[in-house]
Amino acid sequence: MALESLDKVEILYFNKILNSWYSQNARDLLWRSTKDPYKIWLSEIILQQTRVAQGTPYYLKFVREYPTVFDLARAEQQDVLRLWQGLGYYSRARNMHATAQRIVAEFDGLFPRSAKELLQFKGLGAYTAAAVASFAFDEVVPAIDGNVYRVLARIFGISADILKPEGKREFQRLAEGLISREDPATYNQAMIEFGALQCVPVAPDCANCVFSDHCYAYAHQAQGRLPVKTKKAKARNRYLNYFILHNHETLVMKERIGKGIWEGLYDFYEIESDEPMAVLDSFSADSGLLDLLGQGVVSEVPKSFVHLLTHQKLHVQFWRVDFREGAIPDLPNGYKVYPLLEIEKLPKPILIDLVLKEEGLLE
DNA sequence: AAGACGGGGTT
DNA sequence: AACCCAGTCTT
Repeated sequence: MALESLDKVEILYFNKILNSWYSQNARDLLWRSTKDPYKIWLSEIILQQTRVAQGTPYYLKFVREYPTVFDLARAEQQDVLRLWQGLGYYSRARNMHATAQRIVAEFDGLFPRSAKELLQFKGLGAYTAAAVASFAFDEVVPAIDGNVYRVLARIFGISADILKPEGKREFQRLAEGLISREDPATYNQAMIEFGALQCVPVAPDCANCVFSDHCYAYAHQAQGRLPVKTKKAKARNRYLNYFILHNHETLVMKERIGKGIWEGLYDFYEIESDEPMAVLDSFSADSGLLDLLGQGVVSEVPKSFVHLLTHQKLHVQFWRVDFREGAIPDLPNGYKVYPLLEIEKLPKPILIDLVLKEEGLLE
C-alpha cells in the first residue's frame, strides 16, 4: 500500500482484510478471553521479549498463586522472584510487584484506564500501557510491539529504524491513522497476531498472504531487510568462578545486590576473573577464600559452563568445598548459611538451579 | 542515543 | 552463530 495516499477508504479496506484474517486465524490464548485489567497486565509483562509458548506456564502459575492485584501486592518480593525464576529479565518481576503495591495503595486496586496514566508505573512502557488500555478498556491507542513494527514496515515499506525515537514516531503516526475507532482492541490483537503467525521475521509465506497484493516488501522482495533495526553490540566475555561451600545440611549463598545481571537472585561465593582460571592457585589473591578453602575439602565440579545471555557470554567454573558438619567458618559480608531445605524457596539464576540439581543438593 | 537486562527457540 | 521473542529502564 502506498503510504502517501492512505485515505479513509484504504484504511477501512486494510481493517477489513486484517479483521477477516484474524477471525480465521486467531489463536485461543488465555488472556484474550478476559477484560480483567490485572490479568491482561500480568500477561503483557510476562510476554515482554518472551514467546507465548515460554510465557504461558508462568501466566498460569501467577494467576493461580496471585489471582488479584491485591494478592500480588501482599506477596514477598522474594516469592514473586522465585515464581518468575527461569523467565529472565528479572526487573520485570520486581517492577510488576512494585506496581501492584502502588495500584493497591494509591488506586484502591483499580488500574487507571488510559495509556497515558498507565505510563506512570514501573514496567509499563509505551507498548504495554497501550496494550492494557486498549485490551482492557477499549481505548483507541495503537499497541506497537516487534510484530507490529515488522508488519507495518513491510506492508508500507517504511525504512525508518524501529529502535530510534524518530523511527518510533513515524510508526506511531502511521498506526494512529490505521487503528480501528470501532474496535481498537481487536485491531491491536490482530496486528500482533498477524506479525506472529503470518508476517514472521524469517521466510514469511508471502505467496499465501492476504496482503500480498498490497505489500511493499513482497513487491520489492524486501522482506529480509524490513524492518530496519540497528544492530546490538556483541556479547562480552565474563569469567565467573563459583565456590559451593557446604556441609551435610547447609549451603552458603548470597543475594545479588545492586545493578547488573540477576539482581535480587541468589548465587554462591563468587570471584570474577578477567580470563579463564584453571587452577586453584590462581585465587591466591583472595586470602579470605584461601582461609576458607584450607578448612574444607575442595573438589572441582567436573563441568565448566558457557552460559549465553543476550549481552554477555559467561564462562562459569564451579568448585565444590565440603566442610565437616557445622564447620563452615566465618564468611564475608552478604554471605549466609542456608539449610538445604530453604534453598528451594530462594530465587536463583537458572544456571545456579541447574548446578544445584546436578550436585544432588536440590531436588 | 546507546547499553543493560535472560533464557530459550529457530534457522 | 545469528536472530528474535506481545520491551523497559538507566545512563
